[in-house]
Amino acid sequence: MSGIARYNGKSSFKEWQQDWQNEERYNFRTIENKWQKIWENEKVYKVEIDTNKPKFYALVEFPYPSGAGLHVGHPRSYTALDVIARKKRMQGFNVLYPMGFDAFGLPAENYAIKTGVHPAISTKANIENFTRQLKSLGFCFDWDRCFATCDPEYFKWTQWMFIQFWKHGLAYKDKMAINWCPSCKVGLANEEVVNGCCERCGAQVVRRDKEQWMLAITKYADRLINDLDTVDFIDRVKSTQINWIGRSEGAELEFALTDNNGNDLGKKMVVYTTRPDTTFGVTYTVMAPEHHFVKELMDKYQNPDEVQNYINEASKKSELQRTSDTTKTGVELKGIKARNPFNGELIPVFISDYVLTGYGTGAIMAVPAHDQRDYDFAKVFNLPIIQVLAGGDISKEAWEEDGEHINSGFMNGMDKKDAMAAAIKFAEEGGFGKAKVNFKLRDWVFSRQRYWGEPIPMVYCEHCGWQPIDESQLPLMLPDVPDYRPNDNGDSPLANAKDWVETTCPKCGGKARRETDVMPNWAGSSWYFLRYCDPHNDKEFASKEALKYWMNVDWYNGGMEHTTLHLLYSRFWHKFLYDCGYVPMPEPYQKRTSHGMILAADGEKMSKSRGNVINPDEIVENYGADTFRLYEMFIGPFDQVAMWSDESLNGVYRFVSKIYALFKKVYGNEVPMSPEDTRAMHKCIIEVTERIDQMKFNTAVSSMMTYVNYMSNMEKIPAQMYETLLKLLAPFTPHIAEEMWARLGHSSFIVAQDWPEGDAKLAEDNVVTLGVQMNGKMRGTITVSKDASKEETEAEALKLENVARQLEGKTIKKIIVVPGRIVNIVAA
RNA sequence: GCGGAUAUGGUGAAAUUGGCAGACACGCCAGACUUAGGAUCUGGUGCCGCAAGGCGUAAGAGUUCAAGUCUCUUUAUCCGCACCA
Repeated sequence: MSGIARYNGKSSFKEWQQDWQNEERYNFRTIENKWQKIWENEKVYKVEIDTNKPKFYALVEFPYPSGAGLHVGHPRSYTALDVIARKKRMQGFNVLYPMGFDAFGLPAENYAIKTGVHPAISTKANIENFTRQLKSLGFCFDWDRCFATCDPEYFKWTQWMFIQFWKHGLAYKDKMAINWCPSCKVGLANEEVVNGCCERCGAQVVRRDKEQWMLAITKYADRLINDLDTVDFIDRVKSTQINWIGRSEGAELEFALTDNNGNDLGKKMVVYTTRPDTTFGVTYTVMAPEHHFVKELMDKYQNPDEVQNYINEASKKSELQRTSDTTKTGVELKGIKARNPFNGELIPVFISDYVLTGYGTGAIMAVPAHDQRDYDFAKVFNLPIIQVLAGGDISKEAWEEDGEHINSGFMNGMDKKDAMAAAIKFAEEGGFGKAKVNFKLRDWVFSRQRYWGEPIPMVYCEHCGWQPIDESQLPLMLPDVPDYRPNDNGDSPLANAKDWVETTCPKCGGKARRETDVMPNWAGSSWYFLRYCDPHNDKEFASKEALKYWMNVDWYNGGMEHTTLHLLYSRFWHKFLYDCGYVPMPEPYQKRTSHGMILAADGEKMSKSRGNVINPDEIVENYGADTFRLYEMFIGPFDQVAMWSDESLNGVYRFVSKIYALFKKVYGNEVPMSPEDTRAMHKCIIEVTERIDQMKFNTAVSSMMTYVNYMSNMEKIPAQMYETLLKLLAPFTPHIAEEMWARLGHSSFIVAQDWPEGDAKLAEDNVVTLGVQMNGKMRGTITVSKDASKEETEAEALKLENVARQLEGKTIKKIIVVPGRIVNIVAA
């Protein structure tokens, strides 16, 4: 290690020592700049595979490099895992803690539309700014592994993986309604639709059918639920994912469609129900207005105009309008009927927008007696209501609880469980139904009518249909376009790049057109954690060896807002790669935790428009990175929202200054440590160690404050006590810890030191103070030896003046002594 | 409506899981000191009360020698999802 840098340019420790001995105040700027340079030059945090050490992979969600720069929220997560990573390192683990950039996305493109600056250029500048900011905070990232998802060397593999999805039949094209802004003439991502309006111009968003690439995440729905049992995710995340996937068990039943006289029309309407046992209570059926039968049977209706009108109205409504208005509307398809397969009765068929096209089969059997929505609809249209489950009062509302089956033929008298089984058996034997599991989760819409994303590596050939480009042609680069706006047809800006679009079919060599939509920005983040394992590999996305050594991610911290997006997508993506044999484990993340947001001092979200944004650069400039990091750990419980407070920040600054000031009182180990000193030290070691593991960072910091307060009251501090403090602080405030470590004369890095071992025995006091209660009320305290007998303790308690006074005129019934905890005298 | 959280001093919060409520910090009060700084140091600080004492963990009930912690009921706030058949 170069002594010169370490000694602030002086050639020896002695000379340097003279400098700081005259120094009055804690100069964080000098200290932090110095160590950041040394760490970078000496690549202190670079990691390589080392099979002699246990590995630990800590991961935080990489940021989107926005023009606004780092937000104070980012460092909350980054510092937390930096603390964990640094501690693990000191505990002997080979720690991978990487950072990169999720760099494809809309803001850069919107900026390009406004200014004409190519997204690649603005993105590069933003990444440089983010990198500078992240480095100024002293995280122990291995910067040699840094990449951005828009790097061709990276997105080459994102495209390659898409082709694998296609080859396995998991990527397919389907016609889907997209959000379309008629004013901007652009397809919007769901994230860009705010309250049914375009985020940029405020115009009402409408639905427009467009062919979309889809990824078949629903094929993995069951595994995405079941495998949650094999990982250590916080409960909130697990239950949110389970809810989102929305598994339900039920049955599909066929209702034959007939004319008014019961003559079969040759079409069987399939409905999905979770309660096949209530089929005797079905009094009508409903199809979504978009159901393909509705159009196909148009010539059979007596009221085709009314039907067509309703379809038109429904299509005009946005998703939001359709779901926010729960009053029931609909139109009967007059002229056709449906036959209840259980009792053969003919019942009316309606269309209504309360039936959703995307869930189940897009058609339902209505049981108004036992489903409030069906009940409401039946009331509007004056339809019969037949009760099949005993209970409730169906003249007032639907009975949605369970009850004995009535009016249900062979199911009469059965409970829900038996009737469900009987109904499904009946349907299966009759050949008109089967048990069926359904999910709320839909397949993943994977195309965006956008420019700044990974081009989808597919071409369309008249003869061969959709074909992937040859893998040797990857990466498929984005073409330059004159204008980043989409064209009038709702095509991506790529459609304007004629030379790029027109190509040849990789299969037959004939004329073909490239896909002009790009991937969503969730694509690149679906596998970035794999790339960190082997980021410069140009033969594979990562070598088997690297994946085998580093995966899984041992601890992944990120925002709750990604639970049903990135976190779910990447689990699916990873499982697919696992099925193909490309990654060694079925789940990517062993442990998932989540941090709370940081709000502005006014309790509001920080935003430019409110003018309450705290800029990390200013905090680092005025207080230093160590204070900033420590403050974010001290601000409150890690998993809860916290409010920014300049006063508290100042308090933490005082604490860091105190650590600096204590140094003057540090003597060698010739100063003896009293048992009390030893106790204070070991108590702190134990508490800090435990609390970091539990992410109780705020109380870990409290422990260190208590320990520092203890040392503040000492005349002379033995070196060991102070060194221990520095080691415990090193994960939180690495710069000052490293500096003071060096000033103590050490020539090694503090991160290379062993994490201190706490000794529970030495941390224990040999006398304990017990509370003494009378009838449960505190009356005083006694101090007894750690292993005082019950009798001694009782006697000591009864000696208390306060107790004697309270005891007057009363007799003792019993005395409860809980050793080390409390004495309670029960008297009356 | 469904699901998940949260509720403790003037403020942010602790509480080893049923055992001295308020650790640690901010703020405030009093004092000391100074090269007047973003100072620093010392002491105090849940509420009522001169005191003895009483009252205190959103509200109400319960279990217990003992409840912030367990059980039931209610209220408020926040975050998801939301006509999912």
